[in-house]
Amino acid sequence: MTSDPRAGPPAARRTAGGKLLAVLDAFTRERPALTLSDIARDVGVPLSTAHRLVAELCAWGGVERDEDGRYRVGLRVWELGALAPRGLGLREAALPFMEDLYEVTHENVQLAVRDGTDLVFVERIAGRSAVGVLTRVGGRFALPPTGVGLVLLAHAPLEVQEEVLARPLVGYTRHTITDPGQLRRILAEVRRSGVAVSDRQVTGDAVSVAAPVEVRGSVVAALSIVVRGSSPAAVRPYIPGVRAAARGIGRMVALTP
Amino acid sequence: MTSDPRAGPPAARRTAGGKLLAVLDAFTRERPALTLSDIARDVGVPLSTAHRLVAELCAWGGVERDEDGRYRVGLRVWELGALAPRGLGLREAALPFMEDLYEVTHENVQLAVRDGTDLVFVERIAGRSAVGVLTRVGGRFALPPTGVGLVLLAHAPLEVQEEVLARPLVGYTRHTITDPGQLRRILAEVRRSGVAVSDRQVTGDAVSVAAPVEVRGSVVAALSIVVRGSSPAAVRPYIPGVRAAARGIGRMVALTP
DNA sequence: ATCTGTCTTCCGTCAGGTGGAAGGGGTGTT
DNA sequence: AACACCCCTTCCACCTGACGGAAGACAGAT
Repeated sequence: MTSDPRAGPPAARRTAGGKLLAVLDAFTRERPALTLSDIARDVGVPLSTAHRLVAELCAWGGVERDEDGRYRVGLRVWELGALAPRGLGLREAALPFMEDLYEVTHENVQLAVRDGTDLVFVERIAGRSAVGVLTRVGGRFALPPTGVGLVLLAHAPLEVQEEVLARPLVGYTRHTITDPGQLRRILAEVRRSGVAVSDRQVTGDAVSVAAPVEVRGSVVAALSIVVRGSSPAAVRPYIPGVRAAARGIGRMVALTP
Repeated sequence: MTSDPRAGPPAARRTAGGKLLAVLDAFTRERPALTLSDIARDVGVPLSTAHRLVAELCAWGGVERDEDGRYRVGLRVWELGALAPRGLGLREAALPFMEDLYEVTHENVQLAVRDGTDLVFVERIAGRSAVGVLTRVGGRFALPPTGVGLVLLAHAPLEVQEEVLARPLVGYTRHTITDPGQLRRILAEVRRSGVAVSDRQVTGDAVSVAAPVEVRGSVVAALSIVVRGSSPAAVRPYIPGVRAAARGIGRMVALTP
């Protein structure tokens, strides 16, 4: 969906442990179930090596075999993931605030964190009546075109900002900002105002507004609401609510280290 | 909290990959943030080896360093865990049904799967007014004393049942069943009736009723509702709702492979 | 200033990772 | 029936890359 810092020639890592991790990397949202041969090809190792690696992961619980003999990510990984402070930990602190926001608006409410030059969605509450969004929990996306992404990018280390600005900006709709200079000005405005608005930059019928979740002065996540609309005015009524909820989440996270 | 098949002497695994996985195992619900020295001690390797292992995991995203220099489970693990069919996949299918059940009852609604001789909680909806439960999403627990556990155990392979029955049954309250013969009779009754009731077996003031989530004839999870009470009658009104929701989840899971 | 804990880097040795080859089982084709 | 194909599993001799002791940097406490 977007750039991946781990991308590169298969089996670029020649260490034993690296290959084990590369096996896990072979599983994606698009291909969540793989045969041993699939894995061997993806990782770039002979079948016998792949077999040994997978057997080791299987014994540990990192992968499981389904009834068809294909491998899938195992429960052990999910269980460990529940310990990730930026994953389930953040989600547990945020969910009550997100539910409050959803109760009031019945629109999409999203929480995301930054990982490198991508964002990762940590939680999403989507009503049936709300406008369709193409994101899923655990999914990655580019930073610049989304509300949450603009907030996360605006408060990212300078090197990250420069890296994103140096690369060509992908256009999703005719409203997507693809000029680095304009993006620079918007990021400055996001820092000044404390909120980011993304007007139809991902899909032609959705506008979002996002606010930073701050813990002890640093931005750890971003909260947004996505509504159907065709101008920044569509989200104006929601700005105070999103800001307040984002502040609440930050305060809650600070309490649970 | 309960037995762990992976338990054993530290660094029982002498392979390179095994140690890498052992590093991840060092993180638990009780100790989610570790120093390098902690990890080296837990895994049973010299500091220099631990340093190399952790550096590899860190580069991959499996662990992250917080501002104090301690290590925590990284976002990448959580992201991968989102691909686990028995983790987030199951949770996404189940959440709407769980929310419906919660709307109607405003009691604790829990979803769990079996892993070996333990159960793992996949999702929980807990209202502020509901009776307190000591479980968390991603947490493990013993099978016999809980409603979900009884369902999962009743439909587990015979070898698993025998293994659990052969071990001494831990008593949490004076209502906890600790006699293997009685547990055997209860499991037969659970299979016959399609529901399991746990009467104050974990805490002295809570009763739960659970039903199996079946996909193509095999039980993949269990759904339960936990209410304050002092006899099986406390949950009787909820039995039809729990059964219906569990069936709905099974049907939904079958649609999304 | 010293001590005690932390982490980081280096490099010679040798354990254990590697992958080719051989074999087994299932399913679809001639 | 025999064949072709794809999938997986096991074995073992070579040799690569994992190992860990040692030395040192760094920070905070006494």
